[in-house]
Amino acid sequence: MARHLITSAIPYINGIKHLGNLVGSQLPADLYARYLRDRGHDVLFLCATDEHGTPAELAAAKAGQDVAAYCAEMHEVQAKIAEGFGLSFDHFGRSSSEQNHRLTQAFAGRLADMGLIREVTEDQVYSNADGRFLPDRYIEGTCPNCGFDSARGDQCDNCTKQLDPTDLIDPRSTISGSTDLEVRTTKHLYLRQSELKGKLADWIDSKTDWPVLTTSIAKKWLNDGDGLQDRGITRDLDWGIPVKKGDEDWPGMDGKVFYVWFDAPIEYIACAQEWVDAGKGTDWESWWRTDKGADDVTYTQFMGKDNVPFHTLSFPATIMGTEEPWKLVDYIKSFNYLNYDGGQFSTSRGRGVFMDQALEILPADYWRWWLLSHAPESSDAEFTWEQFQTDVNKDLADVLGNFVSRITKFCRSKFSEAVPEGGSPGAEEEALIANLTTRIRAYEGFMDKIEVRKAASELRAIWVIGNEYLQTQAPWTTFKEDPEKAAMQVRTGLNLIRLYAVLSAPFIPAASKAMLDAMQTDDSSWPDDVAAAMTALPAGHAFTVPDNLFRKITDEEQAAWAEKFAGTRD
RNA sequence: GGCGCGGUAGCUCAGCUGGUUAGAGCGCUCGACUCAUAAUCGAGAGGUCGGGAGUUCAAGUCUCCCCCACGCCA
Repeated sequence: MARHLITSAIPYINGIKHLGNLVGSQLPADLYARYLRDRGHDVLFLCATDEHGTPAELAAAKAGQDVAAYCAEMHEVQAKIAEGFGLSFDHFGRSSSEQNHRLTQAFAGRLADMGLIREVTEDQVYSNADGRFLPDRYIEGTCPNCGFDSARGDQCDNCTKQLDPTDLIDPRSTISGSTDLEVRTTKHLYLRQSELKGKLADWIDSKTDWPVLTTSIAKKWLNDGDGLQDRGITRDLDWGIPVKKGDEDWPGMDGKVFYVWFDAPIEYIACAQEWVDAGKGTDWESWWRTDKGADDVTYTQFMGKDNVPFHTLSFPATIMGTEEPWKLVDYIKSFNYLNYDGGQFSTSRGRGVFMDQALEILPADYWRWWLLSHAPESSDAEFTWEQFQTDVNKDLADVLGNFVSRITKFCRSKFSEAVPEGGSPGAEEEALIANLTTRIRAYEGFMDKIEVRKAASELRAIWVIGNEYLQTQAPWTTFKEDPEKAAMQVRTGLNLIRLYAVLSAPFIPAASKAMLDAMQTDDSSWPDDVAAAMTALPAGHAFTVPDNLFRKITDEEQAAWAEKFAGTRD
């Protein structure tokens, strides 16, 4: 038994995420967490909402709510949806938690003590009407280069010229439209990441087993242009973690807060404290401090490729910079994007399927199976309704669901709703077990390496073996001349259902539970010994014929959904 | 413009350090079966591996150039 710490990139608080976000971090993280637990390991699986920053403030204002109240409410919404998808977090925390406040301030103080924080005085645009400093992208004006009248403060979307907010002609706030803007001088803290460049580079170079997607992005940021740049870690905002040096005030930093990218990853650690404080566990330090037991922990992070720079460089720099014994990540599994029907998912245009809508249409297992079996591991992947329909119908309804249906119903009609007695396994059953063993060991290998698509295809192949067995052994024919032998064949088939329930649980937990319930067993032990697993349900063991595990998606539904989710969410 | 990931059967994708007739699933055609959600199982057709040049006894797999898509950065 090993100890595994698993975190998923924490979703931003403003609104509900789409399926592309889900398959890029939370879902594969859950798959891995469930698998490791099923294999008997000690797992701590953490996720949280990322709550600070300007977008949260604006979303709250738009909803007419106080930002703290808005975040509290959205956190509950996201937590509920996560539960709906069966995401088995040990704790779903909040980056705005008291624990994260203290820890973030402590990290900043320690980094300052280590000489890794410097103060920078810079000019920023302040909007009198909005009463706030404006991030570059919230300022619009006329492009000095091409005359485009909606150029943003960071770049002109028309001529693509890189801009500085002060370059804009007639600048205005995109929040209020106000032109009452002025340039003000303000002071901020920068994390001197560049000081740690060598250490980071050595560390990345030592990770030879990481996905190329992860290391190539890290190396690019490390070596591109002038190399790794220092980054501002504070902002002039109200909503966030007040800038403090540990528990002391930070001179000159009154009224400022830490920038989200600094406090968000620290929430991974704070979340473990929240987990303890919520009474769900004990001793969070044994997961995070290598001097307090975490040296035997294997830490795996999951994220979309857009998050890789923060997890490979900024957060490790934060940790390394303290020279304190915090646990560093051991493996970073990153994902490309899932596209929607020839384009991108778009939150603003409501293009594609969002997590809440998905659950309204179909149970979580349909989505889990399809998304995981098409996880964007080697390149961007594509969601289309046609593909979704044919894959789900074939894999889940026809191959797995129908297998369960045919064997349970045959048994009920020829014998009873109990595992039939008689006959003994022969060469065919030996071959079946050998075949299963090979496949199951391969499946475990892919799961251990977090090769999600390959694991899914191996699991599907395992399901096919059951149909293949029934088809070649044909108990419906055997029954006519040798009922005892047919009984043995049916017993084999029924045991396959339990085996499939166990193996499939990480992908489709609800269906897995339905299979175990139907077989009336709590025995979900992993089939280390396949031959033994095939006798888990003895002759005479009662079961029930379950409802069909999966229904099929009709052509009409497929067409209607494609239409409905093409764009513009209300 | 720079960088990154890709471009392999109609579709979605595997193909590790170069080595016999290039693979899987779906779709399609044919056959078998009839227990089952008109489900299942088997067989078959289908690809000059984006284009070109090169290295090599041998290249989808290495080198160079070009084209296309997507993404990131400037």
